[in-house]
Order: sequence, then C-alpha cells, then structure tokens
Amino acid sequence: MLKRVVVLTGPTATGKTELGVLLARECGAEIISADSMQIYRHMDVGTAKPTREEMGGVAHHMLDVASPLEAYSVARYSAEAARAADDIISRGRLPMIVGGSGLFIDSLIAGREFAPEDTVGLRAEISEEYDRLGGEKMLEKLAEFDLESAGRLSARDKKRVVRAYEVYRLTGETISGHDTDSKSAPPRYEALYIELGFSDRNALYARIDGRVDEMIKRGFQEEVRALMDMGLTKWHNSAQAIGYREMLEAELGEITPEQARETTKRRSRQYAKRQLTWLRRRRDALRINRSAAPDHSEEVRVSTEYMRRAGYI
RNA sequence: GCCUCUGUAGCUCAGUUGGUAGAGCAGCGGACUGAAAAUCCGCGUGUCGUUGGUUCGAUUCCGACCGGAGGCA
Repeated sequence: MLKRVVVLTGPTATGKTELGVLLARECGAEIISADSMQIYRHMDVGTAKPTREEMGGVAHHMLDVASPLEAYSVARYSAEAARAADDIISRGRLPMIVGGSGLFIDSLIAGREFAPEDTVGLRAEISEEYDRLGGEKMLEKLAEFDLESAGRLSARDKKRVVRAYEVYRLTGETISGHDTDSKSAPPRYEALYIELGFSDRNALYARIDGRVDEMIKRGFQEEVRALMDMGLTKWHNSAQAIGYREMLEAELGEITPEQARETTKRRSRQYAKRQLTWLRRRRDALRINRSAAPDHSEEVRVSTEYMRRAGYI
C-alpha cells in the first residue's frame, strides 16, 4: 500500500498556515511546508512564515532549509521533503503538506525524477547563446534534436528553452522524453487534498491587499534591508519573490515606497490567480470556503471528518 | 476676461492625408517536470467630451459649448 499524506493547499493569503496547525493538532500530524520562498532563512515577514507561537507546538519541516543567497530547486525540495515525509511516517505519524507552491506539491507526491542539473556553468553558457542568437533561432536549433519541445515552447520562454538544451547536452536525452517517462511512473504517495479558498474573488484580493499592508507595518522593508546587508542582490532567485523584489528596488531608490506597496499587492493578486489556475485542474479536492467567521472550528470539523472518512486518520 | 494646448478602452497614450480605431499596463482565461512568489501563451466595440455645420459619409475639417492644463492680463 502506498504511503499516505494529506495536502492542504489554496491560493495565497487564505489562511493555510493557521488551519494547518489546527488540523495537525487535531490528528497528531506533522507539517511539511510546500512554499518555495519560506524555504529561505531570514525571509520571514514577507513570506508570512509562521512564528514559533503560530506553530503551536506542531513540528514543521522544510522551513529555513536554504540560504537566500543560494539557488534552490524543485528537485531539491522534492527529495528533501520526501525524506521528511518518510521519516514522519516511520514514526507512525501523518505528514500534512501545507502550502501553495503547486509544482513543489505535485513533484513531491508524484515522486518525480528530475533530469540532471547543470554543474559546470552550462546553463549560463546556453543563456548567453540565447541572448546572442534570439529565441526564434534557438527554437529552430532545438527542433533539430527535440522536435516535441520545440513545438510546445514559445521562443520567448527563455527559461524552458534553455533548460531543454541543458538537459540534452547533459544527458543526450530530450527533456520531453524524460517528462513522458516520468509521467508514466507511479506516484510516490497517496494524497488526500483539501483546498482552502474564498468563493468571492474580490474577497480574496481584499485580503491579499490587507496582508501586504500588514507585512509592511511589521517591518518588511527592514527585513529586506537586512538581507541586502547579507549580500542579497536583485539577481538572486530569492529576490524575485513578490514583495522582496519591490522592497529591494525601493531600497535602491528605483521606485518609491508607495509604488513598492502597490506593485507588491498587484503581483500578489496575479500570483493568486495563477495558483487558482493550477489548482483548478485538481477536481478531487475537498473545497473549503473561508467564511467571514474568525472561528475556524467548522472548517476543522469538516476537514477532520473528511480525513476520517477517507481513512487517513 | 483673452490666447494656446488638450479631451480616444478601467489607466497612460497612438492613430485615422474624411470611409466609425490600436498599443502598453490593468483585468480575464490558459500553460507549467532541477529558476516556479519564477517564466510563458491567448483574449481589445470603445456614444473617439457634447452639440451644430460642411460632406454621399465626420472620431478626423469648421463653429459653439462643457471639462482639464498652461500662458497673458
């Protein structure tokens, strides 16, 4: 029988963290964060990372496992989170995956084998080539060895075009072939999905806006200043995160604090929309509408009942 | 009060030598396999400020009016 995990997901700012802790306490679970930015140390207020108190005594994994100055990856997440999950299961407890990074969650559950990563600066080399030749030319050349990817990709999707070259040069195999193989492999875990959300999109957006204001009040700008003192620049992956990029630009005087605030809100809303698109293809989740009531006992009741009926607890 | 400029998509603005119009941003939908809070794809009817006139035909030219900006008094 497949190992079982529960997944609690939903767009940003819906209160996953809070509900996750309540649920975990209810059924003796341990939480594995599935958040691509809470991975980084020192990025706390801007990622809404739970504080010690908010964790409420529940064990949390996959938080603060990387330096904001290093490049992290889904592959690393998938491997490390799986190790954590297996460990939790071996101790007879239930892993509860909580977060909104769709690719991270899917990779962990499916147990994807990722094609190898460049270790010799190949990516930078191909990236330069892309800048020199242009996307159209790169796609043409890609078609010579990986017709399928060349057909799927847009010439302007630099990241994916570069990666397609990278995988081929590293392994002699196409990334499209690799993906197909990986898709046909059986999943690593059996997962029960719970999706948290708002029935009204505007309510979600209002909540996002309010949370950005709250983060700034709690010292978002100061947090970014500290990160810059540690050496963070706009070229680091972690500095691409919503809000961090803006606060950094504001700190450099490239935009005003007010622009930083508004852009952060807008990008958060756009992100939430993308998350909804990702989530939409998963039709088998228990959907819970966040109600206006500050008390979440009903949500906890419905969720635990769902887990019990499915035999997860 | 007079003069000049200006009024086009939710916003910023193009444009039509007269044949009812299109970009960027926003928004909406979608994709997503070692950067994913990233990256990329698709979707553009709006009394062209109002009202008269010229014209086969006006958003485009002319007049008046209304709103905005600036200048002179």
